[in-house]
Amino acid sequence: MPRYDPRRIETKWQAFWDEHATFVTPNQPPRGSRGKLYVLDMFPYPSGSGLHVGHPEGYTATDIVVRYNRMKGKHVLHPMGWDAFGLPAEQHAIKTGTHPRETTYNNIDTFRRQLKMLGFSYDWSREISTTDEDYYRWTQWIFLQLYDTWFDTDHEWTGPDGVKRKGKGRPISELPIPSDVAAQGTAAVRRYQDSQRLAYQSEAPVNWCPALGTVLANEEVSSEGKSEIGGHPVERRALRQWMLRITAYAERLLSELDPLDWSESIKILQRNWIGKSIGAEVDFLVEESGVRGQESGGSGQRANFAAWKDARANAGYSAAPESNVIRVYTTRPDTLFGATYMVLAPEHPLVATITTADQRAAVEAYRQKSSLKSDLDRTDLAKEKTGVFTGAYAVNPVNGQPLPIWIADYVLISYGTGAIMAVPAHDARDLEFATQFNLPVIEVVSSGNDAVPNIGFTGDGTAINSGEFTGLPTAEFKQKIAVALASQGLGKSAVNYRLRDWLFSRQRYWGEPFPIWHEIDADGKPTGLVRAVAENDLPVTLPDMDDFQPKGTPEPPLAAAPRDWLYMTADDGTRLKRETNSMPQWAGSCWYYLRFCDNKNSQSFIDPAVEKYWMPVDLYIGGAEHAVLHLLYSRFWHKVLFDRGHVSTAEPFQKLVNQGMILGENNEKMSKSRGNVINPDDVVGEYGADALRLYEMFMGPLEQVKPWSMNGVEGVYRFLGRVWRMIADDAADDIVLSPTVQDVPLTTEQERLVHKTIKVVTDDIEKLSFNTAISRMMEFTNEFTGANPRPKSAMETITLLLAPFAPHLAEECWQLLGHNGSLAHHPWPTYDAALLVEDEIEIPVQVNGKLRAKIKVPTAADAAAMQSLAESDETIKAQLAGKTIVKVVAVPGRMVNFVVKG
RNA sequence: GCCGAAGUGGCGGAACUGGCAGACGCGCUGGAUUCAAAAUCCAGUGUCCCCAAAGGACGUGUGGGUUCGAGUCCCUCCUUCGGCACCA
Repeated sequence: MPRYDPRRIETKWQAFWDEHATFVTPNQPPRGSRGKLYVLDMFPYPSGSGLHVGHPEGYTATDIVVRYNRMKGKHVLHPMGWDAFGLPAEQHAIKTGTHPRETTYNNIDTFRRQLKMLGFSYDWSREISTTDEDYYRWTQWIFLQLYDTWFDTDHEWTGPDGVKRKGKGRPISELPIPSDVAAQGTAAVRRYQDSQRLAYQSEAPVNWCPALGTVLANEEVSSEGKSEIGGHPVERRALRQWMLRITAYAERLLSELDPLDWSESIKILQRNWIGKSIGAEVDFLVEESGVRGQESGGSGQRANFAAWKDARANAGYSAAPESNVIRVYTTRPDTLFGATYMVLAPEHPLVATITTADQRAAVEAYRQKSSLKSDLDRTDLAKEKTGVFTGAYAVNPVNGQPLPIWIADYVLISYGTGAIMAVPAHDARDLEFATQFNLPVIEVVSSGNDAVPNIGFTGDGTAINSGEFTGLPTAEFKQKIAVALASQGLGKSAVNYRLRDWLFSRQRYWGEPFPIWHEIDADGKPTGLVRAVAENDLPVTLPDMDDFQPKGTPEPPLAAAPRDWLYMTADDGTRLKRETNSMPQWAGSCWYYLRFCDNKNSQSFIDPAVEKYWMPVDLYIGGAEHAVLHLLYSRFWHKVLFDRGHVSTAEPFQKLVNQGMILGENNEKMSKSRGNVINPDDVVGEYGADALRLYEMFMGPLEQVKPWSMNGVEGVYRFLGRVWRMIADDAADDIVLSPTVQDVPLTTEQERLVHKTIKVVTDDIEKLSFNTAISRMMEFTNEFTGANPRPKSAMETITLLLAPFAPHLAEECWQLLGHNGSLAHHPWPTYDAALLVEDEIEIPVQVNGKLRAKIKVPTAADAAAMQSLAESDETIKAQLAGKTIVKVVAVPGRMVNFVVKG
């Protein structure tokens, strides 16, 4: 007795698809193609624990879209691969001695087997792994493009897409060299170029994690100052690092986000991360030390200040302030008259020169203490503000008032100019600090509301105590003061971003080596000059190594590579040593969507014609955890490639959807420690891949977070069984068509249901509303289960509609219904809108907005006809008896409402 | 603190541009089939009033508002989840 047997059906059809290369997609569109469609999943990191149920959620969604569009005649690209560099394999190597390569490729085999088991219609001939030499060769090549590019901020241009832009990445050979630099010779020119490249080296304080033996990006450090991986302590340390100048692209990454078909909340997440703010820079002259504090000192200082202002008025505002000037950034230049003190970040270079002898010890102690803390540590201890007076004073440029200069770690060196003017009356942090240290507070903005005190008011209001500007609304004040400051050479309008440059190097083995040589002198010491590895020497392959133990120093594992890998002598006789850092895991995932288009190309990373045909990605689905970093990084790389003419679109991903996380049955995040992990292998073993796919789509809206339910899986499994029994003969010994399925015409009712189901399922797939599409197919099945005979044409329709969701069962039913081969390319059913219209519909009748009856009316009935039909209904008659009808609202095709009184 | 998303039966969820709240599934109850069970099929299932039916009242986090009519629009507050977090 052939019950619904997913195991038999699924292995049979997976073998069929493999054997017939059903889903292999050539780069040339087939004859009659209705256009291309590139549907992409976020490729997984092949972890040792295998696929979890979160993966198939997004993968099933894209597979439905792909299978549906394939039937609609679209030329679909649907690839899969592996983001396979990364720390876990290396950690595993440290523990067990197994080479990361071996671990990684074993894990990939597991993932591939699991994905094939789920019946996704990937074109497996396009499979890639970021760890393949043939792949990371091009990752290195793209890095060299970044290295070869500088950002020309003011360059105005029109791209191949017809969009006008300001700011462009251009070849380093086109960088103008200032004459004074050129005069100093080749080495100086090279250093100048290096300082402008999108990939540059920097001695930067980084997050060094001794336990992992590596530095981490800010994003890889948790708010408690622990590593995201492993939860180990992280400390600060200055190291030479490779950085990518993503900040150059901040404005483009922001403005070019707007036209994309992404959810507004994801766009907002990216915008917040970029964090654009508009304000002004203002310069403050530092008083000469020792003078202030003496009763007689005032006039001399005023003379200094007056002279400086004169000089500025003549010379104008310059890119770099004099050595006795503090430059601040503020979003509220309108509160300049309310500044009562200034704060420098402890690391600010001016601290050393302005601090008075009296205060030196205290200032040094404070700097020492804060140097040990990371940005994150500082915010952690945010309960009370701390800081130290430097003993020095600055002069407020608008009114000549002296302002004590403090250092405090609530001011960050990494944002703005690393210095602020403090306006305690209108800034919460400054107010807290002023209260703590008893500094004066001057109100300069009126809230305009007696209930809201001016002190502590941080909104827009009206200026008070602000000289000639008094009475101006905040917005107008901001404009006027910016103009006034600029004309006096004391400041200018300015924009800041909270986005920081991307720390791009890691001290790991299992990552892409940098294609970079360091020049070294006779003693083996680096000269500070570097060279790119020649393009035809790529890839720089990972040397074979077997010792992965961290050495407890920031020296990367590759520093212990064989000498013939590490050293070389150039044609010009220069001794060269390889860069021994490696790239972060993000690198490979920044451009994988391009390689899928042309994964076998050995001449270039992608053929331009192929790129033009497939790009951009039409639909990209993946987890919300990548809403910021991965998506921002790959947009950045893509824009550089675009500026350099290697790709034809400015943005890689036209439409983006984030699937919601699947929680455990107890409504908590799935984790081993909570013991609520669902293993896809188990679910498939018991209910089949079709049931798993269907359940994950039926749980709820794709983008929503939702808990797992085994009972729910059971439910859709039962549904699939009903579909099977509707078409196959459950009682027969062989697998044969049910005798109830006959070649008979549809009744009018059945015909309407068939066409309605085609319409709603089609519309729902287009909207990615898979849960409702499934419920419509359930309704259909509930109706036809009771039919005898069951028209064969209706069975064919439901089979085709179900195919994107439960492809194995659908293929089997299709065969039972007498068709040869796969239905994967069979045309999607169409419906006739005229057949959806019913002659008579049931509408609600309300009295005073309350439902009192339901009546049947002809579909075409107008308002008057509906009203008279409603009035003749017995219940409504009774409701209306003895009352006055004030008004009747009758909406054709919808409802009737009597408004009565009495 | 700021930004974003969301609160609907016992549970997951549905409801187009304001127009029958609870589609579909789970769970539960009853029945058929069976020696019995599993599986399957049929029926019922928001809460309350009423012996029951007929009928009625209430009902989409809270409180208010707009409207003939509000889950849907506006304002207030509460809760949960996600992101950022001294960014001047």
